Amino acid sequence: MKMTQQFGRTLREAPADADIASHQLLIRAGYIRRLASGIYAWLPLGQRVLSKVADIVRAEMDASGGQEITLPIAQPLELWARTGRDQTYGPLMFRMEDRKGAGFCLSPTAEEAITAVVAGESLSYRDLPVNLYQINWKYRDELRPRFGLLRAREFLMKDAYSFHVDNDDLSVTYQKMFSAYCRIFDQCSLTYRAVEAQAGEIGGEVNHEFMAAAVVGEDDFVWCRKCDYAANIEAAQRQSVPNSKTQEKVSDPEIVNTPGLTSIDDVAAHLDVGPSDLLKCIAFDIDGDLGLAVIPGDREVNEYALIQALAPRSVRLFDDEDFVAHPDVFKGYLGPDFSGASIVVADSAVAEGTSWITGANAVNQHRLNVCVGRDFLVSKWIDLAVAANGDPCPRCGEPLSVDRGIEIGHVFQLGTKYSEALEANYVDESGTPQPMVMGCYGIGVSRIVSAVVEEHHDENGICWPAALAPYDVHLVVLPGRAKTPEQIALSEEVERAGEELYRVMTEAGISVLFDDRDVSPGVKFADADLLGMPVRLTLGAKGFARGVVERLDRATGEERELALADDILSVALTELRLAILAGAA
RNA sequence: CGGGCUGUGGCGCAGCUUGGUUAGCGCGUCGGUCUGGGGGACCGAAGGUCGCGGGUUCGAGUCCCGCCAGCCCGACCA
Repeated sequence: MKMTQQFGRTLREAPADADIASHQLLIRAGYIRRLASGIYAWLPLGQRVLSKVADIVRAEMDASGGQEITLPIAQPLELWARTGRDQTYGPLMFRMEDRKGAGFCLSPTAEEAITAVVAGESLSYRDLPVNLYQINWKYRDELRPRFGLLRAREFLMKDAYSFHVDNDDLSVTYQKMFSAYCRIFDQCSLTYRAVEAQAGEIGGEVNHEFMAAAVVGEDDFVWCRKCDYAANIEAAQRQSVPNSKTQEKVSDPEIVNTPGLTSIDDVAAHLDVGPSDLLKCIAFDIDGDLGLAVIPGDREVNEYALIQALAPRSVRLFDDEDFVAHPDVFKGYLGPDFSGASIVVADSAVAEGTSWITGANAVNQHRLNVCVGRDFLVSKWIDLAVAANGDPCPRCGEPLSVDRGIEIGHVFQLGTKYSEALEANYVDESGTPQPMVMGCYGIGVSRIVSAVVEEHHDENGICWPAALAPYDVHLVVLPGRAKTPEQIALSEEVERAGEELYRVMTEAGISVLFDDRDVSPGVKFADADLLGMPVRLTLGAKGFARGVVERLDRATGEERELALADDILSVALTELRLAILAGAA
């Protein structure tokens, strides 16, 4: 493609609302343009990248038993009402009405649609398993769209759904999808981890998120650099942390006045101790009863661990209304011995023989030297605290690190939730209808484009991995401007040689972005850096006179010269191709 | 949902406090001259419902009210 013909220009400055590198660079380089909050147009360069990601995904899905389909984006709300998700999705769904007033939504995901389609085919055990996928636009009216393509309201997603006779069969496909995902993200040159995710209300099922490590990510996950254990922060485990405060004898409890000090930090500062010397007591509503979650003051409660530990009871953090309804529960002065608590769940670090500072269950008072067994009882011990940087890895004991990540994929064993609601049954060997067992597998295709730029850029622009770059080579021709007849002749010769090189490379199957614009060298180089093709070839008057073209590796900055044959046409195409793409001297 | 900030040619901004003729600047765009290996210089030009609506005033980009849009922070860890 010649740049004189290409639509989309570069910007020297990014729009004020672009605040992360990938967002700024994709707009500055002319890959995308914003049309509305969280909604973007894909210009020619961006479209090529998006297509490349989609092609990689498609190839791996096809190779793993997937069959591509396309489901409607406009979906009847009636379908969503059958699973109740028209309610649970709530305002996250874009909704609309047809001329008769019937409700529709723009698909935020497609479990209902695919399950309805499969249900209509009257399948038997002989037809299963089936694995269907689509690469299609999804719509979520996010509370706060931000970070450009990372949290957009319109995004391209690959969603696959598999249907099985039982869980064992589902596991086979799940494993296939899992390894296909690894190959896809490897090809995208992303640094990622498959993390054990929170099981959620479905419970017990396997469930993995794929996280691309990135400081701008919106999710935390733990990652052991030693043994590679990785988990979503909510599902993360850790080895029990030994508590250094174990004492042989603990003094008697003692009341201290802490007027107006309702936070851990305030109390700790007032008493000149560390937050870890305090005990944090958090009130929960557990099936209508009051429950306390008890952890060291420097920790945070892992609500999901609590939910799992108390399942199937429902667990809900106390809100303002709850505190109004329980006037004897003093927010900020709760202690683990509160008489109104029917269940006390404590973190294992709150071990016997340790003493703590806690709320005294009285306004403006705390108590010193409170210890388990003597002063309060614990009804359930679990690992209740959210894992933190430096906690020992549950597998190898080495310190865990907490990293931020971008969720780029999620594989999930759904079970029969949707097949039962939408009566997606198969008939078994005995002719009896059974609900199909389902799995679903998502990849954020447009989000990957952004995640890749986050990982592969420098201060000058994007550095595309070869597999995703819109073009293999950025050809910069610098004919110069000259006065003397000799100089003019050389200049014209360089221009001709550039055209020739462009043609020859294209014929050799190399995709080339050819900067044939009449602009200064500085502009061409700056744009080449910004646009980020993996290889830049520079054909200038000086190099041409010496019979060379310069090759620059965008990512490494490595430069070398490639010899031009007297007649460019005579260069063996395969050799040229290798030399240009691989950088052979 | 709460708080804060912003809205002025395609992009980035100034002007608003203290109302006053023709609304400026940089980048970009178009024409020209020069320049030609890291966003070069100069000359000229086009391009604006100052977010929308109402109000105050002789007069509103500027003050007041309402609305819309966008951005940032927070949204129960006691």
